[in-house]
Amino acid sequence: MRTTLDTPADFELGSAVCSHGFFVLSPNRWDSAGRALTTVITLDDDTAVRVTVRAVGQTALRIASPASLPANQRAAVRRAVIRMLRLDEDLGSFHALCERHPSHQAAARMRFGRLLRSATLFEDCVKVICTCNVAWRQTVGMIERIVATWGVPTPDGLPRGFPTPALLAAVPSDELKRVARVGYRADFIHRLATEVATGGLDLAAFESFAGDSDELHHRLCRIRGIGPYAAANLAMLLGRYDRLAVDTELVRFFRERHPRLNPTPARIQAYYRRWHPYEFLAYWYELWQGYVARHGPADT
DNA sequence: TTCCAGGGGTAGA
DNA sequence: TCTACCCATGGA
Repeated sequence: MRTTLDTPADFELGSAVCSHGFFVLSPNRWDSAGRALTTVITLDDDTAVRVTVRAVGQTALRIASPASLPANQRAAVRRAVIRMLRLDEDLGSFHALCERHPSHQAAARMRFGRLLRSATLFEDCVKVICTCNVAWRQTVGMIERIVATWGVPTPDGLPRGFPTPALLAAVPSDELKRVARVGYRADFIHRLATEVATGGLDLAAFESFAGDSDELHHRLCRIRGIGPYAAANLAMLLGRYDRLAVDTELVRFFRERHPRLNPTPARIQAYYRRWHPYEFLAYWYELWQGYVARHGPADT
């Protein structure tokens, strides 16, 4: 299967994929030499499709899959890629704001901010839960084991797509803990999967939620295992950037930059208020800039 | 052994 | 609303 997608004028594949850590989480893989994102799109409990996404010129992407797909599955794959790469999101206002700040003008020039997300909000939720109170390396391992053990196989076997809510709901919490070694997060993941699979939790409602960000944050925090940090991360993944995900990394970063300010969550949030409603993106660019200065571009 | 990492839930004040 | 404590895991 081969299909193409038009991209916004401000889109660059490597920048979109590698500006957020999710690109190293299974089933995603970034080929820096070939400038290609390989991933597996789960279509249902029994069907997953391995796809490779490459840029074609400046204004399009080509999605290639070894499998031949019927029209409905091809459309589902296209929707998933659009969601992952935020092809339907307009960041023009953020870039215009960056133009007015010397510290962030480079962010505007490189069209920074299209941060990679998952094919589904469910997958995003599980991944965010697995970033809580754990080293990033362990997060990578947890997600790898979840996908490898309960993921949906592609026609050629491996790799697998992220398991559906129903598939994860069928896994007892203690098995999740023992096999995926997710620790106490097992109960959160099992409960989330069960509530989504049985219809008790409607994640689609979050995708289309049009209310204010405080209400979105409040609703996200009602999900077990989702607190202020995880909710801010999920809001960012849903395209709301006005709340910072305050974690040890942000506190360390803020303390380095502003050694005389006591970095409480409220003070950090207040500091970035000048970027409203793009506080998260403004901070994330600063963090990303520091990373690139130390390690070189993340997409190589 | 102890601490801590891209925190969250709960009880008690 | 705030604080203290507990929660698995694994590396330092």
